[in-house]
Parts: sequence; structure tokens; C-alpha cells
Amino acid sequence: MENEKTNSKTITIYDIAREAGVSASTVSRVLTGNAAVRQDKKERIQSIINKYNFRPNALAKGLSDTSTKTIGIIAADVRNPYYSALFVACEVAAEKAGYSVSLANSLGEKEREQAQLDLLMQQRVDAIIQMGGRVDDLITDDAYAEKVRNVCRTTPVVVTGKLDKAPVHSVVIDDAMGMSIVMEHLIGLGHRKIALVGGEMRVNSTFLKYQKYREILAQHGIQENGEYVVNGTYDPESGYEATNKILELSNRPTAIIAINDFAASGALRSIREHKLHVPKDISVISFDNTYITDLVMPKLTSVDYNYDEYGKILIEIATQAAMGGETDSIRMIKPQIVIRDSTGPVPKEK
Amino acid sequence: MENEKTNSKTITIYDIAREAGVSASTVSRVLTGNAAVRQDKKERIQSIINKYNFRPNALAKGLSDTSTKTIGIIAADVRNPYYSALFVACEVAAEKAGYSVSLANSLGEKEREQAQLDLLMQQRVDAIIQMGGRVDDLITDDAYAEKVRNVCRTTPVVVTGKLDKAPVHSVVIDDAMGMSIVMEHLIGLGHRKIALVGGEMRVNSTFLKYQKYREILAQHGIQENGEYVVNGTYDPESGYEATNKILELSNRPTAIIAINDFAASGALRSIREHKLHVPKDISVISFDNTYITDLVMPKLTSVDYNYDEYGKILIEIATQAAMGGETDSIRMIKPQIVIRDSTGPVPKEK
DNA sequence: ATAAGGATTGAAACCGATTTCAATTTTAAT
DNA sequence: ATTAAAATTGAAATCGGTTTCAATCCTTAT
Repeated sequence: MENEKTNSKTITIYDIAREAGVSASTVSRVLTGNAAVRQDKKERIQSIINKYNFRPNALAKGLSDTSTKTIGIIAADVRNPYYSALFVACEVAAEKAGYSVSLANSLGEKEREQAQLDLLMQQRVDAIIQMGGRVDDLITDDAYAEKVRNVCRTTPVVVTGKLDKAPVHSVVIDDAMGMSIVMEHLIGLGHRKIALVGGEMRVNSTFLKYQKYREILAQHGIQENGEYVVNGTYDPESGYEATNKILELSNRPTAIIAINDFAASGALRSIREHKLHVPKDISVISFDNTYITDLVMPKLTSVDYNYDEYGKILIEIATQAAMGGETDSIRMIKPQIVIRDSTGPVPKEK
Repeated sequence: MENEKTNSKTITIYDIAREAGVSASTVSRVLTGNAAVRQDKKERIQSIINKYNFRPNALAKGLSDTSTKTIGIIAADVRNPYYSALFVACEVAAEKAGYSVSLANSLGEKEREQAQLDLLMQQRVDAIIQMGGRVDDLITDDAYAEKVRNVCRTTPVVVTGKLDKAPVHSVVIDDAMGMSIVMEHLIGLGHRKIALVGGEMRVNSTFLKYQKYREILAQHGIQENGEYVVNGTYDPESGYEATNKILELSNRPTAIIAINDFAASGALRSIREHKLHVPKDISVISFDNTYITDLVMPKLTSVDYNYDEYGKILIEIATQAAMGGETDSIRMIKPQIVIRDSTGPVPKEK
């Protein structure tokens, strides 16, 4: 009942061996190139392989090799251009290193994330890269931390972000530096009334940015205005609402830092509806430098992480770990600002 | 040299069996639930499984089952929200059906696409879904068609689009109907000078739209203006340039149909730079209804395909085909218009 | 022509599950 | 208490590769 495919029988290494009049071992040797085979036999076997377009069963290979040359990737949501950019960068880098990747989306659900961790482990991927998602919850959720620790026991895990609850490898964006660059850019343009839009403080990367924001304000002798910081959920609608609140203040800021490009697009809409102009009346800057920066008007100044490089590093660490490299490594990604049309000099006081 | 992981030995069904004092067969039976096991033994085994957090090796399982419960998906580029939306819809639908998915991006390169087809076949996915990509080239590229035919011999392939060169299953968007809806919407608003922006005629879905566009113009007795049709490459920049050309015509159109939301965003920019307003001076409508429609100003009227439903159908066909269903099925997706702020009544002649 | 040495080769074991088949244990019926 | 029928169980084969190890085949030097 199960296997009633009408497909032609899939051909195996034994079929090739029989037709070539050699043993399966010999066919395997030409397949892997791990050992010498006499030239004429090699050619004969190769031609039969070509004739049938034979491809060795990756399951059997992985079972015997104990390596699948596959890296599992769990992303929060590839519909977010930040993750899709990073995923594609990983895929390309992996391919260069002779690995393929397999993607799963956690969609921000802890249960999905754990199920996917399990699944990838079962599939015997050589390493798992976890981008975003509910990693931050590990700090509070012990059962979850235990699960990750368990996975780490058999499969190396690389996480984008920091994590002390489990022996994972980390690649972290220097969020403080990112905020620092943003603040210096704005302050250099004369801004002193700077608002922060979007983000949840329980998310580490957001919290680090906030800390730096305060630190730099202090450095420049600027009094922090609590009303200028409005949390949100990283989407356009939330950026829109947060900005609405801010623009209704009697003492409006002259610059808005959005937690990501999505929130910034919402901010732009709110600003437009308040009949203000960017960057003449108010500057907007954001993080992630996704293609969204190019779609909205004006084009957004944003903080970039060099996704190609970022992906390359993730894959590098993952493959090294897969080959038994040391655990607990940590690498930093240095952000860079990409200046477009949404930031400009502070407007003159009237 | 190869296997110098310091990880603890991965535990197998035999380890569980030994500790439970039963045979591996019995452990397997509680794992799969395919056969009865005495209650007390079952519980003992289950508790040992839990104790070690044991997960059966999916490679070994797949090898013995001849089903991996995995569906391979090849997308043109998940960075495009059309594909990411469809991919996530597939992932969710697959999960409900007890399958997992594995994603590869062809990035519009024929060689990558073929390599990925090969790889997925080697990984013994139960079916392959190919979304977009160079499928259209199959019509002209015989070597490629031969490759696909070869894959089809062992693994069912589901394609988004039509294809007679290989025995694949098809899910196609009714592009003609989409264009029809768009045209009726615009004509209903009084527009008669309607331009078409972006797209390459060699791409079937684009060509079908163009055909319907002409057909409907004719139906309404509107003379086609060749200058109103400007091809492009589906990205913002291309939509921008095409629209620039159109807006420099002496006899400007009052509505622009963009081939997708990206092109539409470029069109909006061009229109803005020409000091025109949407939809007061000119209406803009596009295809795909991605989240981009929500980011730009004004929000875009666009044609939606109900991605959840679309993904569900793709997975349905893929899983049925995997279980030996008939080949060569074809399903149609009916598009729907989502009206937002970018389309309005034709401006009064001055 | 022959022995030593290296190059090729195949048989068999292994990777970790599932499943068939026959044997054994339970349970139910008489 | 017996026996037939039903429920459990384990041994062994299988899935399709890779690799070890011992055997066989060539070379080349003597």
C-alpha cells in the first residue's frame, strides 16, 4: 500500500556495479574519489553512471559517513527581508564550502522552534544556525534552555546573539556600536532632540541599543526625555503608532531612530500625515538596511551589517564546529551606516 | 581524522533496547506506533527514550521507509516577498500534513536550479515544488528539459506555471483573469489611457497578462497605444525608469498597471518626482499583493493570490503525488483584487 | 625468470532504523 | 484444566551507500 509509486525503480550503486561487471566497492570508489581505480574501469563505470544519470542516495551516504554536508537554519521569519538576506548569504557561502542548507521558520513560536531543532537534529544536519527567533527567551525559560543544551550535545549550534545558558557558538552584531554610529551621525547634523521608535526592551539587541542611546545622550550633556522612547513590535503599523504619539508631543523631536526599516516606514507615513517633511523638518534613520530603504520615499538612511560577510562568518563557524572545532567561539559583526535621503541637518529653531 | 567530534556518542535504538531489556524491533514499534507493545514495556521504553531525549535517525528511517516526509522547494529568490510568502505558506501547510520542507534558491541561474534539482533528488525528498525560476526556459533549453524529465522519473515535481516539456504537476495563477480584474477596475473608474509597466514578454505569466490587456482594450473599443507598454525587470529601479519614459509622453496615461509591487514602488517614485499625485492625477495598480503594498505611500491596490491557499494547494498536490497519485494534474489559482489608496477615478479632462 | 613491492579489487561489516515471519506468551473459551 | 485463538516478541533481512582488510594482479628490479 505504502509504496505504490509507478515510477521506475530507482537505480542503485549495485545496478551500476552489475552492468559494469565490478563490485559495488569499486563504483563507490569512483563516486567518492577516495581511492584509486584503474583508468579503463573508471571510465566504463563513469559512462554507465552518466547513461542512467545515477545519483547516490544521500540518506545512505549520510548514514554511513556520519556527515550529511547539510547545515540547518532556523530563522524567525524569512518574510522579513533581514532574515531572507541573511539566509541567502548563508546559502551561497555554504555552497562554496560544499554544504547545502535547509531552512525552517520558527515564526516567533517557541514550540515550533523546539520542534525544528529536534527535526534538524533527527535529519543529522552537521550544524544548526539559529537566527533571531525566541533565543532571548532562553534566559528565562529553563525547559527551553535544557532542550538547546541537549541539542548541543550532538549537533553544534551557532546563534546570532549572545547566550550563556547553552554551549553555543555566537555571531553577534555590535548593536552598541550601531547605535553609536547612528547617534554620532545625528548629533553631527546638529540634532539634540532624538526619539527612539519601536522595539521591545526584553530583546537583547534592542536593550543594548537603548543603553548606548542613553550613554551617548549623557556624553553630550543632553537630558534624556522619557517621552521620546516609545516601544513597539518591529512592524510598520507599530512604527506608525509610536511616531503618532511622538509627533503629538508639544516638544517634538527633530530626529527619529527606528528600530528597523519596517518601523521606519511606518514612521514616514505618520510624519507625512502630520504634514511634515523628511528630512527638512525631521530626520529618520533605522537599522538593518534591507531593500525597504530603497522602496520608500525618501530613501532611508540605515545601518548595514554586510549580509554577505555576515552569512559567510556564520557558515564558517558552523562548518568548523561541524568538523570538531572548539566550542563557545564568539564573533562580532561591525555595523556601517549607509546614508541616503532621510537624514539631514537639524531644522532652524523658529 | 574525519570524525573527531568530542560530542558524546549519539545514542541509537539499540542503546534504548539494551537498557530496556527488549529487542530493537520492540523499541521501533513504540517509536512508530505501527504495532502493539505490551503496556508496561511500552511505558518503560518510553521513559528511557525521554530520559535520553532520544530521537531516531531520520536518515536511517528514510532509507528503510523510502519516504523522508520531506518536500523540497526551489524558489527563484526568497528575498522577493512573493516567494517568501508562498514558501512560508507551504511550510505551514506541509507541517499540518506531517511533512517538513527544505528550501533552495535558484537565484535565476539555470545551473543552480539544475544542481538543486539533483541535490533534492539525492536527498530523496518525497516531492519537489519549483516556484518561479527559469522554468520558462524549459521551452527553449532541451538539455534542461531532459534534466527535469529525468528527475520526474523518480521524484514528482510540482511547478508554478505551465509546462508541456516534462510530466510535471502544475499550479497556475490565472494571469488572464488577474489582468481582467485589474482592467475592469480601472475602466470602471473611467480610465481609458492605461499603461503597462515592467515585465519581460518571454515570461509566460507576463505575456498572458499582456494578451488580456490588449483583448480588454479592444473589447472596450480603446485603441492600443504602443508607447504605453514599457518592459522591465520586475524591480523598483526598472519600474522607475519605465514610468519616467511614460510620463514624458505628450499624451500621458491616467493609470499605470505595474507587473508587480516592486515595479509599482518605482512607479510611485517617478510619479512623485514628476510632481503628480496618486491617485488624484494618476492611478497605480500592481500584482502580487505583497507587504510592500503597505509600506509605500499611498498604499497600493494590488492583485492577491491568497498565499495560504496557494501554498496549501501546492503541498496537497505534492503530497498526493508523493503517495503515487496521478501525474500531470493542473490546478488554477483565482486572483482577487485588494483595493487600497493608489487607484481612484480618472481625473477630469482640463 | 623471479621475488618484492605497490596498485587494484571484492567480500563483508557497518551506519540505524523498519518490517516480515516464525516463535512464544497471553487470553479466552470449553 | 485444556486448547484454540489472539497478542507480543525477537531474529534476521533490508534500505544503499562507505570502508577495512585480505587477496589478487601488475610492475619493476634483480
